Amino acid sequence: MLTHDQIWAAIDALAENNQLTASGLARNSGLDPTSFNKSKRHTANGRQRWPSTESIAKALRATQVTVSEFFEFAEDAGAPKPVQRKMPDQNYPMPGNQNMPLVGFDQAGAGGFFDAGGFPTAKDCDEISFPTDDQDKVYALEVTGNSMHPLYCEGDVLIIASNASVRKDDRIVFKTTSGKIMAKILARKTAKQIEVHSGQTGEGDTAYPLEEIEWIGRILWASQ
DNA sequence: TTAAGTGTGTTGGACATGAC
DNA sequence: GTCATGTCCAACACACTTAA
Repeated sequence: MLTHDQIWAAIDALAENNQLTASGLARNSGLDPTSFNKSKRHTANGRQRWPSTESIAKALRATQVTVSEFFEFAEDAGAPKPVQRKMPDQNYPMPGNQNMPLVGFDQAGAGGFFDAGGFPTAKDCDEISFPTDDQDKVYALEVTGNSMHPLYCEGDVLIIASNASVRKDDRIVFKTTSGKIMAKILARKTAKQIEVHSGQTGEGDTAYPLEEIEWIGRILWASQ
């Protein structure tokens, strides 16, 4: 799961890898030059301001960086990978906004809605636009109700990578064989079970046998 | 060498817009 | 109306170039 600092660090890294400042990246992306300025990352009263997915999408298009690479920037905040692409390259197709499935929570809990890898199979679900490439098995999950509380609330939209490997401290979404969908923080994964918690202090880990898990997806991004 | 001009980047406030 | 985010604007700092 990405934090406010990681997202902005990733944007800084994106700019740096293209020999740009935050202002230059915003301008090249077709945004106002001040959009990514440090002064716009918090409000006057200290509240965090987040870039919209649309702004990030424009920056990714401008720099020809995939969403996967962007998330790697975020996760490796402070130690960006040397990804530099000044000209379009057929080996690195320019990512555009792709329409990905937007799955409602009720749909997600229904049987037969996902393939074995945890990717939606239904063709009649809504879609959301997000920058990605063909290699990303990414979809959006809209939270309804309080089933994912306290991590997420009703109306939050989660971007899920269904084919991503998960590691300790990753925020994950998983479905049990009983049809229950949960968002948790991965505490431990063994050959037999996963141990998760919801981030609240004092709360112990809960273990789920792997045979009771249909699929696990890693939460890349949450619109909260 | 130095002052003036220019371009770029940053900051902070105000306002616009869309969603709720 | 409130909130979150984007845009506009003025002011300022800094680096670089150019001409005196």
